[in-house]
Amino acid sequence: MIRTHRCGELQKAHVGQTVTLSGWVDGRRDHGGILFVDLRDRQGLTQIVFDSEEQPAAHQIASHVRNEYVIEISGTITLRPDDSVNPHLPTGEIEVRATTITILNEAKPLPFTVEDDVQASESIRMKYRYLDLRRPKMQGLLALRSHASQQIRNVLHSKGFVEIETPILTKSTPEGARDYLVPSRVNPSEFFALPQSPQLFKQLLMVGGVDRYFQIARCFRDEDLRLDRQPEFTQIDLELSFVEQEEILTLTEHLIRDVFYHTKGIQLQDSFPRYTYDEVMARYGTDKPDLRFALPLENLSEFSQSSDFKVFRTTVETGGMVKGLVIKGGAAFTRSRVDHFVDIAKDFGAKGLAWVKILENWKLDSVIAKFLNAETLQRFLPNAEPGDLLLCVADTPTIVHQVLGRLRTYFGEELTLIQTDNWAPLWVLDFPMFEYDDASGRYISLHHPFTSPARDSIPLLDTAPLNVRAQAYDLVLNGFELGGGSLRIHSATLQQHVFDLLGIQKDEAREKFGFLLEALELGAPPHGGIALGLDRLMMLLGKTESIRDVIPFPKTQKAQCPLTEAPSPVDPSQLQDLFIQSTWKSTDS
RNA sequence: GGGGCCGUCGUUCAGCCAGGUUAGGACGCCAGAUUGUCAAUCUGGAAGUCGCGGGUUCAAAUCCCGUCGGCCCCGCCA
Repeated sequence: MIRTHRCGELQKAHVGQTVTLSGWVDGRRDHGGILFVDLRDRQGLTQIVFDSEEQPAAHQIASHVRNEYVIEISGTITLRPDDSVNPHLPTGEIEVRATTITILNEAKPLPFTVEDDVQASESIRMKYRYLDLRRPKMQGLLALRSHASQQIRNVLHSKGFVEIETPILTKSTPEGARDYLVPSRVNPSEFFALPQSPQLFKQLLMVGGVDRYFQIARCFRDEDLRLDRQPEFTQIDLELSFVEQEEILTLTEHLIRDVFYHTKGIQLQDSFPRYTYDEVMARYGTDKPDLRFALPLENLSEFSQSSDFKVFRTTVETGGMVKGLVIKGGAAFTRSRVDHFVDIAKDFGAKGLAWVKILENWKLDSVIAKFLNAETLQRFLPNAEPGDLLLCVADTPTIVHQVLGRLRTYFGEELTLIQTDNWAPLWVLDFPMFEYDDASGRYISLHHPFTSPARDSIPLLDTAPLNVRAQAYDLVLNGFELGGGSLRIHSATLQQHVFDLLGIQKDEAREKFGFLLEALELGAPPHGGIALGLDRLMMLLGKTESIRDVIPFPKTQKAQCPLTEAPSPVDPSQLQDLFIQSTWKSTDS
């Protein structure tokens, strides 16, 4: 019997029982005749007492024990003396007086100590991730993710969804992210791709009459990493037939609310605020705003048209715009601090950043004050008051939104405007169907090529593609894109039409997506769905610094596994089997 | 592909700006002491290719150039 109980579950009620516990030595305090060991397992800590007079043999063995040794002990649970109770420990009222101890495994001194407030850097933690995972905090995050997955399955099963696995070895598709490729041994010079998402398969499942599908699906994208992006990640992927947008939004809200409530007891609002793409861009300069703080972009284009400041006026006259941020209390900032903001704005892509300090009685302090009419300005800035700082960018709408959107985020953090215990989910709706890509000189999908245009904008496909709205939606939480989806095209004709617009040649469409077009011709129901990033969801729910904290074995920014050191060279014979030869020439040869 | 921050005993940091002792502290580790600790304590000890390569210099952890690695960001991510 290696154990009868778990450390961490032992309470006053167990006093008098004889127990066997196994776990890791979390700490050791040797007082000579008496020796304390904190024994740790996933559940928690229990103090073990070794007394040299009561149990000299056990005490003798215990004196050789070191941190992270794996041991098994037996003994009796006793109440601690009154003055030795540890109120910081759930098991602090009791201890186990050991009669026997077995060392199950020794451990060399560790590269870093296993404790929640780790001193070790992330790279050393990652190299010894299995030690890092012993920390209660990491155990908690693993358990949280498990609970969330269970909850997701519960909710979706109760709503009639069928959980289905789709292929990992699949077909490379044009557009989208770079594929991870897998060579086929039996088909020389041909390759599978790892799925960027199960998109096409879930649509085919709808054609297959599955009606409601979900999968907690691993996805792969060979793109550069970020704090919220890993090359392999997990999506909560779902698809429904005979469905409209409203049903998907409501269902998703239900799912997210349930996960928050049942894993962390957090009550999110009944329905999430909805904004159009145009609204969030205009108001926050980004399609994934963090609504835990206000700080909206103020439109000063109309004001600028009538102003004497030439830069503002001509920008607006030539199709640009002027927008600003009102920083509460910012008039008190030093000149050097304001200059720093100007530098940051330039880093973000602005040509310049105009600043205006609003003083007592709306007296303006600014190098451009003489061009500005304070009374008029006040009318356009109902939220501004004396003591505030106005920061303006005049440029094309794209630049203005990009710069102010990023400045807004910067100030949210810099001025600690973010209410960090708050949750701010929102929907972004009515995305444009296409954007124009200057590099390739053609239209590209904002979402993906299978997204259905809104019914009333179908006529615009040929006349004004950029004005076509997609039936697509993104779920945003605290400034992160949690997921997105759309109603799909279920007509082969319309799908072909969209491929044409995207410049995908007929034969290419046939070759890459022929199976989809054919399926759409054979009785495809109207359908749509959504995919939510499980890793990002867990990062937010777990309040962690990065997505890596909720992935047990994440990759570094160079997309390598610091623990196994994958990827790595392979034996030439393996390449031979696959008919593959590297063209790589190292730069020093 | 580009910008930024970082790299010094096992770990984490100081030292670098302004070059010059035996590169220092904390935690950990090792040995001894210690019968109520829980960040135990006390005494003693070991432990460093200052990421790597080159340059400047009488002399480089320190200055310069390059390079590798980690992180953040831009590009990229239908």
